[in-house]
Amino acid sequence: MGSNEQLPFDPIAEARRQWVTHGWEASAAGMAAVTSVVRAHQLLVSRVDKVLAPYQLTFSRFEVLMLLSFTRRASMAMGRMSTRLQVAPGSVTNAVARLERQGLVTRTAHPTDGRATLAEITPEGRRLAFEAAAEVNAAVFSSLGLDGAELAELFRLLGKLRRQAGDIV
Amino acid sequence: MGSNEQLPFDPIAEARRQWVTHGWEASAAGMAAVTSVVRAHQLLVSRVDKVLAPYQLTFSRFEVLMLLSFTRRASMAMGRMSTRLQVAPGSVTNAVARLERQGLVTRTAHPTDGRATLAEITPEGRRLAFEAAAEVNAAVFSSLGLDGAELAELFRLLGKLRRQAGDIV
DNA sequence: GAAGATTGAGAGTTCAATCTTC
DNA sequence: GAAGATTGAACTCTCAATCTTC
Repeated sequence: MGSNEQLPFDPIAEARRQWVTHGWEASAAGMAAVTSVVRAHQLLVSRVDKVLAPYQLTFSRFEVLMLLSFTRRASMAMGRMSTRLQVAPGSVTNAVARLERQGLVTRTAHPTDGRATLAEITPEGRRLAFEAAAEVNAAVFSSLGLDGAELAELFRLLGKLRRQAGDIV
Repeated sequence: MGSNEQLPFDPIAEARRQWVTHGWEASAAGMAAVTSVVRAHQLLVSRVDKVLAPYQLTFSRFEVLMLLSFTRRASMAMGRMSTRLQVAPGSVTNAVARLERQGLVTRTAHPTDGRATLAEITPEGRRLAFEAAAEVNAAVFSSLGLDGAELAELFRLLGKLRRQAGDIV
């Protein structure tokens, strides 16, 4: 997760100062916000991955598994997973291929559309998914150090950001 | 940047609903916040990378270049860059190697410590850095769709998150 | 011709191992 | 022995190209 050394100051606050110094005060707050998102992402994914490592899972594959475990028929077309997880089709292919090798998912042909492939979670995959989810919930999601109001506000602000980027309708 | 299809609903809000349905309401808000950070990261990095593509730069290399352009002597030891940018030493080596091939940075031996390597920005690197920064500021940092108060709050919340994760003192 | 999925190329990341120098 | 840097292995991601099926 990057260098472990502890700096006596926040590198992002320092970068913002530099931005202002160079006459870019109009974008300094935006730069600091974006850089904070990048860094928070790095920290959070790292924490989740550490929790999932004993299960031989990564955040990406965990997301695939959870998505499948939530579907009524325990299966979903690859393309739909790509849309729902908002990642490139190749990423889903890769994740599902690995999960299949681990015996947590199987791939079957779509019953009516010969072009499509269905990914289906196995009983073992379902078992592992819920076990891992409980751990991730306890170790990360429910212990972020922000209270309910703060989490809601963070979700709202990032939602607005995503909306502005055309991500959500 | 992942699948381009527009869903009629927010996949993250949907995931949160599923979390609650499965009895995990205590971690639902945290899960939604973390997933939002992941998605926002993906969108923002993609936007910045698009702006930087004409300059043959990526966000990672851009950050290296900006850091060097801010230093008094226009140079910095590899290890220090790793700490400041908060990425693994190998990432810095990789980025600097590419920047060197592009003629934007040069590597020289540390004057007093034989183990260390100094990266120094070239005049061309400096020129490009500022030109690219102006574009990124205009196209991304100053047009995130959040007002000043919202950006400040986002920065504060992510700062608290980073602090809780032991990232900042 | 378009849609769904896969594959390969190119970038970036981290961690562990290695080499050199302190 | 520890610190600084590099290298290689293993992952993930995206995009473009390709193949099959609609």
